[in-house]
Amino acid sequence: MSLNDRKIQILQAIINDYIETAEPVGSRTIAKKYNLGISSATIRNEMSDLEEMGFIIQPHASSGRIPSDLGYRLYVDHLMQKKELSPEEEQYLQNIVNRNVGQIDYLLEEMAKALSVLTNYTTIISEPVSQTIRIKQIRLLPLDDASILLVIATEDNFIKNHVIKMGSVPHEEVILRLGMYLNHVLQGYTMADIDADVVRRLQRELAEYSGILPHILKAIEKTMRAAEKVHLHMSGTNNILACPEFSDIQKAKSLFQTLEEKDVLVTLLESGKSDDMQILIGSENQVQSMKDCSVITATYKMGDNTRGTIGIVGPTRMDYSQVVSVLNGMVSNIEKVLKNLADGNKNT
Amino acid sequence: MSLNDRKIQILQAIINDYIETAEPVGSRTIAKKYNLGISSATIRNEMSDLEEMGFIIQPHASSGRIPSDLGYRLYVDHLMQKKELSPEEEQYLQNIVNRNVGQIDYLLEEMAKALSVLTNYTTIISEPVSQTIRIKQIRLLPLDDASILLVIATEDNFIKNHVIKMGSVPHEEVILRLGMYLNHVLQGYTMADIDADVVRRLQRELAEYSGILPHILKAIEKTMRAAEKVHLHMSGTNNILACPEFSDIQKAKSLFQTLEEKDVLVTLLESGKSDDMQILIGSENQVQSMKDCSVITATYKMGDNTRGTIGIVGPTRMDYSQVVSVLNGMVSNIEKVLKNLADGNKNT
DNA sequence: TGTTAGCACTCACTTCAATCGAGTGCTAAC
DNA sequence: GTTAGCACTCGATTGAAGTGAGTGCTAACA
Repeated sequence: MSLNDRKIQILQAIINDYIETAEPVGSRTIAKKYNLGISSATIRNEMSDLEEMGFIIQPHASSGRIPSDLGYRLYVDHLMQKKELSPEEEQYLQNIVNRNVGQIDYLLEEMAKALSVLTNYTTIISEPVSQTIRIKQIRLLPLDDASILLVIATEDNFIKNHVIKMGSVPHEEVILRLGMYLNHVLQGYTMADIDADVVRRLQRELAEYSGILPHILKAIEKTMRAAEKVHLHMSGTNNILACPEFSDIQKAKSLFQTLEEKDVLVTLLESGKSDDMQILIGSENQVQSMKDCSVITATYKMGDNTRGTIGIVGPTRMDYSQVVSVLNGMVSNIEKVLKNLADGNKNT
Repeated sequence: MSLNDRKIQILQAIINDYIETAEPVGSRTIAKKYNLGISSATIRNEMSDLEEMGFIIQPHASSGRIPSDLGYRLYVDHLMQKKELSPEEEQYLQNIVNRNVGQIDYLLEEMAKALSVLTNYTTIISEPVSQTIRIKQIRLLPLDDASILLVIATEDNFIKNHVIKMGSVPHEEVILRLGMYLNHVLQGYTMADIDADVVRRLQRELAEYSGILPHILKAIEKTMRAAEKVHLHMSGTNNILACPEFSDIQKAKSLFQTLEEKDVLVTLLESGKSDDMQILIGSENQVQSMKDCSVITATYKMGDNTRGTIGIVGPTRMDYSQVVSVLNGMVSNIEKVLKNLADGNKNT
């Protein structure tokens, strides 16, 4: 039994129809709606074959067929035709992006909103994180008589601060000088580079500052670690409730529960980070409560080693080609803006 | 017809039972479960009165009664007895708070999670915002050959930065000197204080820097404006789906939609900002999709004029006394920690 | 006069059977 | 290999009957 052209046409018809109507598709529907030039009886025969091959499923005897995860996989890999964004959609995306230049967190927030509006699914965006966070500049500033401000600029132009509280603060001159020295030594370092050797060297060479140095080193570590944490922006969760597949409240609840677990989401997004775009269909996804969901992730880059991920979560019956095209549009838009941002203007 | 003791006892019984079971409460149930020493017939007569007075409602003839918003209001204002937190709950809150000291955004994130776990409702927390954001210190730092870093510390110890991108960057000396001057002039100012007069004065006195001054002033404004934006943390939205009152998916969806509108949430939280604690019951709340919800807000302070709000959103049939006690516990815990934070260590 | 027992009545909810109809699989004819 | 025809399946809908929690009213009681 081979997957001939006609079978493929029928499979495609089933998928298209099911994506549109969310109802099992019968042979007569296909015969009427899609002029394949064959009768419903013939289509029935082919459908029987397609079911045997695992591409479609009959939810119960005497019902129409719905695509299986395998069917969607075939569709996504070979059958799906690329959609172009409509000029309105393109315009909409650009407006969002341009209106929010400058503040990367608001930009991503708005992007997530836009994507959920355009796709009618749930959007999750992770803020860009550098694979290796490298110190570009370190400064110490006296803040008041009990605290010093540590400012670290990373090579991809993120700025992080930390207020270091201490009993008594040395003279301004001293703080600035110490800052300059640390800057001199640690420039270009990642957290991993600041190992015991480096610390010992600093302790030796900066013996005169032994009162405050430990505080400062600890603050540097804290700050660098915090920079590694991933921030997420999510939008359009309510769209889930519009999907008939989640009209069962228990199902919806457990999905919502999952969507509140940051770790799970981060893992999910990370899994797609190697490729430009990745599509996880139904049970290809390991998370139990998302077995009826597909997740499409796209990676956006910002400089050489800083990247974030956009994920669209919808039912397996999602409009894949629409989502893919919207995602493509968004990624190219955002990368354009981030290119500018990468040269300055980032705030975190 | 007066609201005598017996009527109040019956009303209280109805409310307690309804909060527990979510089912309309009948006279026989009350007679059996709460030994008021009167028969169901008498209770029926009293209930009829209570209904006439507007405290309870009969969803349909021949069903039990449920409390009206007015009934809940009476309960909340006069009948509700304060619950004490159990030692476990108290411990749980303290653990959360202590485990996350130092990073205010993570702290609030975890707090929101904890509150939604303890209450089984949805929690929204706004990050503390100063009523009047006052500049404590301004610094300019050369970052690289095309950008300067602006650092503003506000009087309540929040740190904000902004990378100012410009064609060519003056010499380090110049930047530092300019920074010192701005710091000298603008210390203690709010955004409102930096009016046209001040700007003109700066432009006159810093004429030699006319090439970069406008960039910097614009950056200061942007940064101060961004500091005013409210950040929200939300958790436990999935709890909504466990409430029988939202088993109607349409209702649930429209509530979820509302919960994604930041403006609405901010307004909601702001409305409670004047009081320590505020309870909005059902339609006392203006938002249409929240007419079946009650919102309890509590304000937490951090220093004299910096405050944030915690809001718990649940069905009008929420366990008010439980929520109030958990909120009280949380506020006192968080204020303790923020007191320390306010003296340093905040990162934004 | 307030309380209570008793009873008729209401109405949402459940159950069950009948019916409907979309869809299938199989067979026989083309 | 394709198709028309037909019996069959089974979820969904409809409607009638029954159930039960709950009410309001009345008359009797303390």
